[in-house]
Amino acid sequence: MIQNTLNREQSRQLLKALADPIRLDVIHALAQGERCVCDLTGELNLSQSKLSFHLRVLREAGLLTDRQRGGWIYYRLQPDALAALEAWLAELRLHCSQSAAPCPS
Amino acid sequence: MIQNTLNREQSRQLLKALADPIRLDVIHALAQGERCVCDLTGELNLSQSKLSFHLRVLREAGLLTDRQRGGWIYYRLQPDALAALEAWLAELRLHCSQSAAPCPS
DNA sequence: TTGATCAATCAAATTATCTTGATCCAAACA
DNA sequence: TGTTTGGATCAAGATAATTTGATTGATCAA
Repeated sequence: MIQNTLNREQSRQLLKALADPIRLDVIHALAQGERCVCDLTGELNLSQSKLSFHLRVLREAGLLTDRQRGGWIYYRLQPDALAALEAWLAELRLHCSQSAAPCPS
Repeated sequence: MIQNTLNREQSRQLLKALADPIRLDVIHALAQGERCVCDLTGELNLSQSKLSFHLRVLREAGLLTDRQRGGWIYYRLQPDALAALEAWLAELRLHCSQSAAPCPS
């Protein structure tokens, strides 16, 4: 997620990845800092494959990055992706308050 | 959407409502200003009940407000909801860059 | 090597969401 | 009134996403 103005498809992917209760739990856990997968399973009370599935969704959306250190894998939030989404939202509200012309037009 | 710090459930509902291609089309259309439902149908090339379904999802999430004017109904974006989501995202990235302690801990 | 552990992946079953077409309701106007 | 029109709603079917349990690959220690 390099550029700071997202296109429709990019924002949709970020939003869809975020729009799930389990993935929000993951996001909130990682908002406190990087975490090992081995810790997250217990912390969030998730089965291994379930956690792995959701981590993948978040990673493929560009919201997380991972690093391997020996046998363990650590995930962290990608602040750029969050910032890009913020910028996208900010743009939306710039002109939204203009009233419509009365119908039929 | 009055307060500016969303809880987990509120943010999830906003995100889920946004995470759909048709609803993003609606959002983008309304980002230019208020619009009548009668115009949106043609503008977005949607069936009446399909548009109505998605408008309802967005409205119930707090992202849109509607007003009735005679027989026509106008929708507009609720900038507060967008701002609240921005603030929620901004909080997430405050401390996310802290590295994890090596495992096993 | 061998065995044990962490994590990713896969296919099948489940669950959630969306679409469609019909129906209903309220406002506008003859 | 009766009729027309804009828009919401409903039930059924279609589509998409998630969960589960089993399997696999990789790393580490003995």
